[in-house]
Formats: sequence, structure tokens, C-alpha cells
Amino acid sequence: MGDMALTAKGRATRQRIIEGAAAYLRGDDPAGVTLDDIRAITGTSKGQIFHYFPDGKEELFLAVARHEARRVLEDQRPHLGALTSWPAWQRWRDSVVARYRAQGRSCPMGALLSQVGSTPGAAEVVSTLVAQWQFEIAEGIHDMQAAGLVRPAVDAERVAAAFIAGIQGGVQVLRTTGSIEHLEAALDTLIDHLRG
Amino acid sequence: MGDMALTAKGRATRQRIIEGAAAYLRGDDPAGVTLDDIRAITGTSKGQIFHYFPDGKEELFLAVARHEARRVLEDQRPHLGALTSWPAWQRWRDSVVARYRAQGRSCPMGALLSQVGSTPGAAEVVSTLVAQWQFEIAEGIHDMQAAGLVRPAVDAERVAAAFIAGIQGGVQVLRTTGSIEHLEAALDTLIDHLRG
DNA sequence: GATTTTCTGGACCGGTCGGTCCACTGTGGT
DNA sequence: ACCACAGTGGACCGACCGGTCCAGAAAATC
Repeated sequence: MGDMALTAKGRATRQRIIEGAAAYLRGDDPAGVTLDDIRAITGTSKGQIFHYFPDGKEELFLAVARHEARRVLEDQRPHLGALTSWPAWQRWRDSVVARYRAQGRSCPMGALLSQVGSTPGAAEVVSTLVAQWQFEIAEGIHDMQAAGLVRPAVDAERVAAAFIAGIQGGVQVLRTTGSIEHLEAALDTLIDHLRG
Repeated sequence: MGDMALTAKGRATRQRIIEGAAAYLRGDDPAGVTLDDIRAITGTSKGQIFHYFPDGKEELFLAVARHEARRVLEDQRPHLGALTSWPAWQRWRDSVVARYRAQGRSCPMGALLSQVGSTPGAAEVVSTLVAQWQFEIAEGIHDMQAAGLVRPAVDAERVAAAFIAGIQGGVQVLRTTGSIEHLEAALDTLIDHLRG
């Protein structure tokens, strides 16, 4: 895949497919998304799809998943990078809640995962995203501990992992029941825990 | 569905289909489970499946989901019903971890949900399960507060919601990456939080 | 400007899978 | 004994969908 010869036009088309697919996945019930949908949305043809993603659906969806994973992180980078005070944590919390409230029931990552299933590629994408996200949260906790705002006894990595789990689960409940209160409860409770 | 006339034999067959499907869903990649798989596993025929579940796949899967939801709760009822001491909480935590560790990457509920998708029926099943589960945890927290073991300032419902989110998310991470540490971290951190 | 390579379009194929249909076999009531 | 209706088996269908193939347009390379 990486050794494919692409002209500027080719790169543009490839990108158009990925972003179009991502946007579509974001807004629609992902369970039944077909290559033909994506073809229609992105104004391309079957030939192009298989030209740029020779391994077909799985390769395309993995590319989209990677794209979305990067989006998730970059979306919160400004907040994630500066978790050095309680108001900063609150702002981060609000941005997460706002993001998923706006996104409604559709979760791009969850979408992709249910499609790609349990292929090794999917596991790798998720692992990378989770690890990165967790790392940044743990960094924030360490910063707070360095500033004397959080007890040193707190295991930063463990609490960061709990954050990840809480967010994932909160989003999942949001997706299937439409209620965002679990996401809020998870974030608030864990921040409370940091406050001690 | 409820007004169908069923003889003893009929009820037995219907149950065999549900339980066989549930067992199969529990052990296999649920993404690609077909009616024909279920037919083969349960030793039945297409005719029977549509005889007992006239609305086809969706009705059958919803029945299985309800069956699994009940199983999840009953599985933990002994622990959930008696969260009145710290050792009891620990035992509950261990049972949850053990259950999902044994189950490995396969999550019956998650399985069903990804199949049934976002139909109203699915939302109802999940809502019911979540509400019930959360209620029992909240009861436990209330008991602890009554016994003076947990600060009265703790919002039992909110923390219970956080538990639900943490468990769901932990299981999801387990499913996609194979690591159980997020589930453990979520449970441990929240119990820690209760301890204050 | 010739040629080689990439890009694009879309007809087509083959397998899969949910769902239908109908003939046949119990089974329980009278 | 009969009959109505539940239960069972499996052939069959039609839609859908991922994937193939090839022919022609457009660029790049020389």
C-alpha cells in the first residue's frame, strides 16, 4: 500500500475517498455502510476505490479509522496538552462532553470497529489511540501531582486508564440509549477522585 | 409474538433456538453470524426459525439479547445484592473481572448490539439492563452510606452511573485490544473513590 | 508526439443471506 | 376416527454487495 505510485491527482482522490467515507460514517448508521454508498458520496467509481485500496473494504475502513483516530486526538490536543489546573480539567471535561453531545449517537470509532471487527489491523489502530490518549491524561495527572494539587499516592497510569474506560463506556451508553449522563458521571466522578 | 399458540414442544424448540444462538454468539465473532449458522447449531430448520420469530433475524436477536441481559444480571445477583462491606465490593469486583476474563474478547451484549444496531427494540433492552444494573449498584452505595462506611456527600446514582460507564468501556477495550487492565483500573479507581 | 503508466468509469459476476412457500408430519381435542 | 392446527424440513428466490475486469481518458516521462 505504501509503495504505490501516486500522482498529485491520485493523492487528492484517495484523500477525497477517505474523508468522504469518514464524514458519511460519522453521520449515518454505520452498521450497513456499503462500498457503493461511499462510491456515491465521494463521486468516485468502483475502479478507483479498488485502485487506491487494493485489499478492498477492510483496507479502506482501516484507513478511515486511522484518519478518525488522529482527528479524535487533535480535536482535544489543546486541552489535553495543558491539564495543569482544575479549571483546565473542567474545560477538557466540557469539551469532551460537548463533542459527543454534538456527535449524537454516532461514534466514528465505534462505527469502524463494529465493521472491521476483530482483524489485527483494527486492534492496532485502537491500541495506538487508546495508548496515546491515556498517556496524555497520565501526563496531566503527573503535572498536577508535581504542582502539589493531586495526592502523590494516586497511580496516574491507573486513573488514566479508568478515564479511558469511563469515556468509552459513556459514549457507548450514549450511542445505544441516547443519554449522555453516564459520560458526564464518569468524567465528574473521576475528576472528583483526583481532587481527593 | 406474545399471542402465539405454543405447545410444550413448541416452547422447548423456541427456547432451544434462543439458547443455542446465545451460546454461539458468546463464542464466535458475532459480526458475521447468519441465520443459517444458528439453524445448523440448534438443529432446526428455516421454517422453524420463522415460525417462532415471524419478524426474522431482528426479532430473534432481540430475544437473544433479552436472554443475555437477564443472564448478566443473574450472574452477579448474589454479589450485587449484598454490597454491604468492603470485602463484598472486592468480591463483586473480582467476579466481574473473572467473568469477562473468562469470556475473553467476546461480549454477548456488545455482539447483539452491533448486529441489531440502532433499532428502538435494542435501545430498550440496553436501557433496561443498564438501569437495573445501575440501580443495584446505587443500592449498594446507599447501604454503605447507611452503615457509615461511605461519605454521605457521595452522589450514589452518579457514581453508580460512572461504574456502568467504566465497566462498559473496560469491556470494550478488552474486546478490541485484549487487555483487561482498563476494566480493572476503572473498578479499582471507583471503589477507591468510594473509600474516600 | 510517442509510449508508458496512472486514473477513471461502469458493466458484470458469484456468493451469500434473509426471507418465502409449501408439503408433510405430529399432536391434542372431541 | 377425525380434524384442525402446531410443528418441521428444505427447496427456492431475489436482493444485495464485495470484488473483478477491461476499455478508454488523462498525465507523466522520454
